[in-house]
Parts: sequence; structure tokens; C-alpha cells
Amino acid sequence: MGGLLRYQIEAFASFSQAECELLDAVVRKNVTVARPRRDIVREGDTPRSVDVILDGWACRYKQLRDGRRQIVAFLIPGDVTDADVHLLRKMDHSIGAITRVQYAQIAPVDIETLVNASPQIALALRRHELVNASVQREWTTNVGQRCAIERIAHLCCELFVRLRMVDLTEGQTCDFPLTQYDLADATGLTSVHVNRTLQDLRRQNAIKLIDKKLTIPELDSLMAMCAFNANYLHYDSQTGS
Amino acid sequence: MGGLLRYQIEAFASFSQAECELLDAVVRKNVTVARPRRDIVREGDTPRSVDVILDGWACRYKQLRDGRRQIVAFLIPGDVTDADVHLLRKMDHSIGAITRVQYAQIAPVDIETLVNASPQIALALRRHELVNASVQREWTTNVGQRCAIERIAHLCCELFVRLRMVDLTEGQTCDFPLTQYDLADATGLTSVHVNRTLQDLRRQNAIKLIDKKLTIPELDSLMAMCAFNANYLHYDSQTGS
DNA sequence: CGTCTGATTGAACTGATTCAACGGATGTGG
DNA sequence: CCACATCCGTTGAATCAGTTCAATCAGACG
Repeated sequence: MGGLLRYQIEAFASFSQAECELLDAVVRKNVTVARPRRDIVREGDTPRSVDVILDGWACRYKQLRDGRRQIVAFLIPGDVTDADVHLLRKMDHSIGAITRVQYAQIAPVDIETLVNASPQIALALRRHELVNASVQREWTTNVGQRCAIERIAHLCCELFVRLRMVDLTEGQTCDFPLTQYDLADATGLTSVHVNRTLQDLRRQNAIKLIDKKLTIPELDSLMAMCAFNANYLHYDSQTGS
Repeated sequence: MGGLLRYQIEAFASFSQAECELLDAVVRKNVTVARPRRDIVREGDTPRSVDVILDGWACRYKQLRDGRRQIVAFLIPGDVTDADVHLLRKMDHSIGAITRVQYAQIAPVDIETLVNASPQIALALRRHELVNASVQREWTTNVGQRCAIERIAHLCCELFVRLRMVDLTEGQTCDFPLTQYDLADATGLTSVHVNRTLQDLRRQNAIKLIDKKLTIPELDSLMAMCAFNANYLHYDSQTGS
């Protein structure tokens, strides 16, 4: 934990001491807290800042008129909301806090400063966005092609692996503050069926999920169960230039 | 039709004569043709060029081990594959031709030249990518939340509207070279059910689909049927700076 | 012609939904 | 501190949207 945390984007380029400090300085400028289950940004809003999640979980979601909700991404510590959203006039989705969320609001101007000051930071931000796009494609595939148990297993694998990247796992365990409603909205299932599917996964000893903590006794076999292929997270584009 | 076509990205910033010519020059450098149903890029490949679709339809898709396939996006004339893919080591999905596809391969170096030479082109490319990301979120929502008839109606609306943006519609009609298998893979349904759902849409007079031509007699009512909200295509971020 | 791809149909089946109810935990206001 | 409401997880039973399997048909193509 350098300054406030290990940023997700550090995984996508190697930063010098000076770059880390620059990043920290910009992040520290304006740190905010959102209470659990509150919206951070709403669909239709004019984007004003780029947000970096420092602590807690949030999600991007889209809501249909009749109330149906699709969670299209989870944001965990270190995640950056699109570095250029302000190039579009209106948000096409909302961002909501799952837990209490501490996040930094960065003005577009400051992003520009960062990007101009450091090609490495610019590179890392671009890669982070490309990975976000890749993750979104995988999610489309997840809800489009996989059955219930595969969808949930896949989501567990993804979140565990992403949390591990930012050092937020302990052995085979990580935080997992999602309700079964959240899981339902993320996987395109009903909460009733999520409940039954989780029981199934537990019965198979594939996961433990107690008290908002997820444990995956054998990650490899959970991955095998849902044909999880980590390529889409693009680890291999790390730190090397 | 300026040079080879009206580029999709022209919708996202206004270009001077000089900028259009610059764009044309880079595009003309290396134009290739892919036969129908052939892959243009394969998952696992090292990205070597940015492609601009000049003519025909293509799709991005992901294939699972057991053969299940999810189409995650359709590419129509004017579309640009991610301008920075080369920042990642390996493609996480494939791009396949649906029809015969004419496309330009642009070397990363030439993209850099373009971007450096013209802030407007850079802006347009960034916006195009942000819109692609938005469309991907909408697709996740489409397969996650909507029923069969809504999914297909929504897809028809999206494609019609996007084609209209690049002047590829004639009145209420546009090309629609997709097979029912393609539609199935894009919507997460089986081709059998796509067939029945299309019949249903035709019976309701919501669409005509004959000979690879789609006609939407009343776009408004088709949009109403699936709660289509065009915001996610971000028209409003057009041409104005 | 035969072969192949894509569209169509029928009938049986099933994964997931819907509806409804219940219990435990947590929080809140009087 | 009790009474009440709310959120979240759980269960059962009936239902249904979409799948599966299998067969047929039309058009395109060498």
C-alpha cells in the first residue's frame, strides 16, 4: 500500500516513485464517501469527474423503465471509471455503491495533467479501459451463453482474481459483499434461482459463502466448472512497457 | 460519400477538408477484402493493425470450448476496431466477416500520426470507443434482462439506427444480412426460437424481413415494444466539439 | 443432379421463473 | 425496551419461456 492504496492501473505499467507521488497527489485532492446502496452517478447526469474507487465495492448498472435492473460491472478498489467520460454529454448508466465506498473525484483537467506528465500513466489508463471493454464482452458472453451455475461460478472466479490483483485476498478468501439480489441482477437470473444455485455450489464444495466472505477451496476446479479463461483480464499486458 | 465512404467517426466530431483527406490517405494505404464467413482476426492473435470497415458486415464474437458462440457486437461500414488494441498482447475475441467485407488495415504508427496531426480525429476516435463501450453494456442488458421478442426487436432497432447514421438506410428499409443462427448467437437464444420469435414479430407487423432486407414500418412502435432508448448511442455528442 | 446451408415445423422436455410464505437479523421510532 | 418495519435468505409448488431433438423443405451452387 503506497499512498492510499495500490491502484488497479499499476498493474498495467510500471511507475516511478515520482509517478506514484503524482498520482497520489491528484487522488488526495478530493476524496469522497458514499453510503452503502446510494448512487454515486446517475444515468442522465453530465459527467463531471473521473472517479477512482479507493475502498469498498460499487457497480455500474442500467435500469429499464419497468424496474428491471442489469448490473453491467462491479467496481472494486483501484478501479477507475472511464478516463474520458466527459467527452460524452450524458451518462448512459448509473454507478451505485454496494458497500460504503471511499472514492476520489478527479477533474478532467487533472487527468489531462497526469496524462501529459507521464506516458506511463497514460498507457496504464488506456490499458485499464481496454481491459474494462474486454470484461464487458465477457459479461455479455456470460449471460448469453452460460447456464446459471456457470454464470455464478464465473463471476466468483472473476471477482476473486481481480481482487487478488490488488492484494485484497487472503489465501482462498476474499470479501464478497453482494446480496443474492445483486448476484441476480448481475447474472440475469432471479434471486430465487441464485439462492438455489448457490446452495448447489456449496453442496459441491465449490465455494463457501458465509458472512459476506467468499472462500474458493480449489480455484482451479471452480474455473474448470465454468471454463474460466483468464485471458480476457489481460494480465500479460502488465508492467512490461 | 467523400472518399471511400462516410466514416462512422465523422459523426463524433466535425472534420475539415484537410482532415478528411488525411483520413482518406491513411485508409487507402492498405485496403483488404475478407470473404463471407471468414475470420478477419482470431482470438489469441497479436493485434497488428486497427481496422476500419469500409463495406459489408462483420461481428466480434467469443467462442467457448464446447462450441457455444456469443456474438458481442456487429461491425458495420464506418466502424473502427479499437484504436489501441495493440496495447494489449493478445486478442480476447475474434472478428469474423458476415458478408464480404472490405476493410482498411491501419498500422498503429499511422493512427498515431493521425491523432497527433488532428485533435478532432483523436476526439472522434475516443468518442467512438466510448460509444462502443456503451453499446456493449446495452448488449449485456439486452441478453440479461429482456425476453426473446424484446431482444430481437432491440437489436433490429439498434442496427437500423446505426445504419441510418451512416446513410445506409432507404426509407424504412436497410440491409440485414444476418442468418437466424447469427441472431441466435447475438441474443443468447437458439435459432429455433429466433425463428419463432421472428414469425411473431412479422405477424404483429412490427418488422418485414425478406431477402436479407429489413423493413420497419413504424420504428417508434418497434422501439416502444422493447423500450428502446437511443441515448446509449450518444448521438448528442455529435459534430459539436 | 446431389450437396449444403438456412428456414421452418412439431412435440416433448427442462431450466428458470413466478408467486407466496416464512424466519432471522437489523434497525427505528415511540 | 418493546413494537413494527424492512431487508435478506430460504423453501415449496405451479407454471412457462425457451430448449432440444428430429424431420422436412426451399434455394443456391458446383
